[in-house]
Amino acid sequence: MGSVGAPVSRRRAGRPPRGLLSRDLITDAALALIASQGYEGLTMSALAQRLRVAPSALYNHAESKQEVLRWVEDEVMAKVDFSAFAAAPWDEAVRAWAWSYRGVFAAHAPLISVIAILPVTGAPETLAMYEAVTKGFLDAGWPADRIIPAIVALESFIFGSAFDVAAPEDIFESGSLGPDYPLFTAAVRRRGGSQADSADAAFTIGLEALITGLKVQVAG
Amino acid sequence: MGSVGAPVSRRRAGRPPRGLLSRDLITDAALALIASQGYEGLTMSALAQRLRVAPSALYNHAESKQEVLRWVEDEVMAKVDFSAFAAAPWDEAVRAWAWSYRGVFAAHAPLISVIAILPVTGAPETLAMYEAVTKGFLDAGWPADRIIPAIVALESFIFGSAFDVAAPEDIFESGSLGPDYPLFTAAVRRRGGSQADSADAAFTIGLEALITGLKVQVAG
DNA sequence: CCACAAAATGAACGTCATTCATTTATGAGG
DNA sequence: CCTCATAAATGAATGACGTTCATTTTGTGG
Repeated sequence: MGSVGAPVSRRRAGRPPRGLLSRDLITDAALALIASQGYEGLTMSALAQRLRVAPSALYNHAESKQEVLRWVEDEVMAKVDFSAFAAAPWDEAVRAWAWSYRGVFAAHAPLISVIAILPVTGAPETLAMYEAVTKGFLDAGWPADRIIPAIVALESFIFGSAFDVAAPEDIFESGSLGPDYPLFTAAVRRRGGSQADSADAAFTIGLEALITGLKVQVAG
Repeated sequence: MGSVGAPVSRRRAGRPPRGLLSRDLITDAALALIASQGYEGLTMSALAQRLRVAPSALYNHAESKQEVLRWVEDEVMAKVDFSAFAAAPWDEAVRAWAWSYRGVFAAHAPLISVIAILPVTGAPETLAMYEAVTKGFLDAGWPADRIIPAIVALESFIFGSAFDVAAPEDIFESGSLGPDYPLFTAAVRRRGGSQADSADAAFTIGLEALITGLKVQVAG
């Protein structure tokens, strides 16, 4: 009881017999930390603690926290399933890919604003996805010069929709101001179900509209 | 030359004869700071300095930096032009509103992830916009239960596209890995013009597709 | 075997948001 | 006119966080 706490068997300074850190170990620990504590919990100290290491040790392997985040992004991006582009028809493949994409980033919203403007240079997982998607568009008869803009448009919608998944239940409650905005308030009431249902409904509507509209454009 | 610097006529402690701060003064200073230094430049110290005040003085008026950010959001949201919904036909109004919306938030990307999940309660500017947009949809013959999901879908696309505006020129350069992803690399080359042009092209394609697709849905 | 690079510790630092004791002015009520 | 609670400022302090650096220890290539 009077214990000062288990001394945590502190390591003394100096290079350890076998390396304690690596890019993979750090990335895995970061993902585990994010899963349990969210992105606010991802601090260099917390990361070090989980790895049983002093914070400064991380800087022998990563340039900065930014770099750790880039590793995480790679890892996250690899979770997006684009396999449907290999076999399924275009619209079905777009649908499957978009749902997977949105699902992955709904759990990693803080990455969106970074990923959305991050060059793909040196991100093989991301490039592999784009290659497969491009091939799917080409196979469906899309003219080469329209493919990238169409992908960008779809991604924009997907990123925006991923935010929506995390929105609170009452995001559209106008509260005491309600009576001043009767049409909007009434429209909100017409939309039943949970927030998850609402987000799914909006995503379905938007995605199907995009698919339809893009088809029309490419046929025209 | 040997000057220690103009002593900046420091104010002595104690309540000043006339108030130096207010919600409006703080909000305006924050917007000016963002305009000149970007969002990284928006620190409580910088804000205080611009207002010729000690940082702690801000806390007599704002609960936290978060609250200052909420004031900024209100102000930014008010810049979105939704006037077309009062007169123009539905598709034209959606187009005008969406372009304005994207333009405003392209300059305030760091707000997007916050605004996207911020309840509208107590944000009159935002509510006024939703009311006008809802009315536009109703006047165009939209069924009440489909309006909110459609607006959410459009907003998701707009938010995602706003990020894209700030993306660097070389965002799709695959670099030395290029040969491994030939179809994608070729497609990227087909898309000429500046980044601004590319972002505009993708936004046009996506927005027109959404408008077309939504029209089809509501007609069906 | 030796010199040098790699990888750890622990003690700093600078920046930020935020809190608090203190000081001074305002304005409402007697 | 006085009083006193309250509003609004200063300036010092705090604690979190990312990051740097001197130091120590170990592994490794010549």
